[in-house]
Amino acid sequence: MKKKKKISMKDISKELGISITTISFIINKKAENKISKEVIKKVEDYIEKVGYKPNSSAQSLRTGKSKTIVFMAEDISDPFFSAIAKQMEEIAFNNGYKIIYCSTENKKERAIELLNLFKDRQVDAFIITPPEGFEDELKRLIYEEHQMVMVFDRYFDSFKHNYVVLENYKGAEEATRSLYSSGKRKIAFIGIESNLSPLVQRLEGYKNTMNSYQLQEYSLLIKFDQIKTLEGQKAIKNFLAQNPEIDAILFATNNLAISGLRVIKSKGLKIPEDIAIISFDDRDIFELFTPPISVIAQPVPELANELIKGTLQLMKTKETREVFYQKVLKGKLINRKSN
Amino acid sequence: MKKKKKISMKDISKELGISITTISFIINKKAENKISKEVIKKVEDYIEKVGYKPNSSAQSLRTGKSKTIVFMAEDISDPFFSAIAKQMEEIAFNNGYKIIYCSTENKKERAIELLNLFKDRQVDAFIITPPEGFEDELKRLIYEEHQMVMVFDRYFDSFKHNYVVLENYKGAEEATRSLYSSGKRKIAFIGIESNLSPLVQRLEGYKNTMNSYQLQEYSLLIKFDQIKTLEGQKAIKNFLAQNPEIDAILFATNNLAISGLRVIKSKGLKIPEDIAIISFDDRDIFELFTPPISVIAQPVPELANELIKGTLQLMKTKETREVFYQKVLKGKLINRKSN
DNA sequence: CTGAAAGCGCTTACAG
DNA sequence: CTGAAAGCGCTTACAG
Repeated sequence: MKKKKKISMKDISKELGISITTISFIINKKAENKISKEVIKKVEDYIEKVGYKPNSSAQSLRTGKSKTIVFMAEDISDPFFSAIAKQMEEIAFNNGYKIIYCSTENKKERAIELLNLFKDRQVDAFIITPPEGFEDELKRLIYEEHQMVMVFDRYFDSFKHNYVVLENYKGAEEATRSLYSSGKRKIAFIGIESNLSPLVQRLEGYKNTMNSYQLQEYSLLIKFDQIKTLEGQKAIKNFLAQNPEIDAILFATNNLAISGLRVIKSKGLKIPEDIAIISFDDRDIFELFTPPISVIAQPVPELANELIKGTLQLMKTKETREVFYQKVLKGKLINRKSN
Repeated sequence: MKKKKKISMKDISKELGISITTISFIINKKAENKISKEVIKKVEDYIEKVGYKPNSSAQSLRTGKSKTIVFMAEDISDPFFSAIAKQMEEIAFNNGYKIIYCSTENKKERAIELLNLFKDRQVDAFIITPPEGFEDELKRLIYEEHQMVMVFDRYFDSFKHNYVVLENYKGAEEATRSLYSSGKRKIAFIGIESNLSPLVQRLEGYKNTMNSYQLQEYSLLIKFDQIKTLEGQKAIKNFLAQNPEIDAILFATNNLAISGLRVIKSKGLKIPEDIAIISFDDRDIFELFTPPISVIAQPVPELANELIKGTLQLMKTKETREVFYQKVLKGKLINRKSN
């Protein structure tokens, strides 16, 4: 097998005696009724035969489009985000796009830094999970720098933008009701100190439901960077110690639930007899836990699909500032053995 | 805030009255003793001030380098691979590289397909987790297409190549010994039907250790695509039923262990009294399991580091075919409560 | 120590 | 229906 030199349009042009222009038109499907059937066939066959692929750098340079999308996740190694990423990658690739991933760790500073790094490389679109306090930056990015951005998992009310998110309020409502119908009355909510939409909506959903039952609320809000730490666990432990009557907990995120589960395990509490549990977000860990934990699962395939299809679609409709893509998907309560 | 048009070298050249050549040299640190200090400073200050970033498409087109690395993982949504990916991404980015991810699902056909898609786009290097039967393709990629490739997690003996892998034999040996020293004598190995190096080495490590103790071997090898399925669980269940004396199991991968754990749980076996467990690869699920499962953990940060640093380094030493980067890192036995 | 100029491989307005 | 030519923003061999 000989090493084949990379072939260019010029080579094809020479070989076939057809101008580069014509070849370019054919490749980019701009042939339409401009070019004769025979020429099209001739060129396409030849391209197929030699396996020609256009040089994407040259295309980018010429068109100003890089066929690149940046996915700024909260944490790309988190099972939720990596599952989303995997599904998007495939669809994106089939549409000729590549995706670059990065993680904000939910830190505003890091997100800004990342943004600056990417802004000047040619990026066609951003899919962003904005961290706390990123509202103004996001607004600028969209309305002043005129970047194509799709917001994921959370959104802001103060300005219009594209997003795809979960129906968080309803999810929390459904979970709380489910706990109630299991006979629990001292239902607690353990969430995160945050203004991010999913977090406030989950809390709201819980609160309003408790209110409708005229039941007392118990809620604990943990700082974001304490979720996975011993401090976080301590906070949960204290909360439980101070409110020993609590007989059910709705956890606002899976990481929160994992910390909570550690505490509950160490206290020797029985699930669901002593304390019933429902958590947002599914993970294989919940299914394997003893007993299996009930969850509000996010529809990962649908989410990924909307996200990438949506941004692909928006990029096609170019500068039409009026087109907004806003999707709110339903979560699914999966009843296992913990509630 | 006004929208600033993207600035190019020509703009800088005009503004400063310095030729593009000089500016290019300065930006690419090829200034050295060719350009006067003052000019360098003047240019650098200006670049800093206006926040100029070179157009990477133009650079790619000109140099033939895309500053892109493809990471072909077995499954990028698997916690092990996504953790590796996250760490590599950061280092790569700081070195001016972007990484494109994809998943082979351990299927040869898919890997070939992926490779063809990438080959003609300019990619500077591949980091590949080769699936079963990919040996010839890999060899061709390296020796005939002269691509820069770093192999991860597994390697082949039949030709020389760069790789970073775990010391699998030693890990299996250590795990088996540990099970033995807990008093277990009917120690089983549950692995995967595969010629991939880690899988055969783990089996070897187990076998030889058992042999050195003059103990009977019990091994079950499951088909790769059955690992996470009910068939896989059924195979394990049968294996255990046919060999009721088994009092310990070494699982060759975490997914295998998860399937095994389901079976053990459903059979009501007590860990470690009835049956002791050690699994390869750590996952948070093992720590939270009841009881916490002991594992041979892979050193993820070191692995990611070697992987990306290694390929960065190899790319610098360019065409020097003699340079091989081969690293074998030690796993760590973490004793929890299952052995 | 510095610069003019060619050229990487495309796309696209323009001309015929 | 088809083609010649400009130009995207760089890098680098060459000349001075």
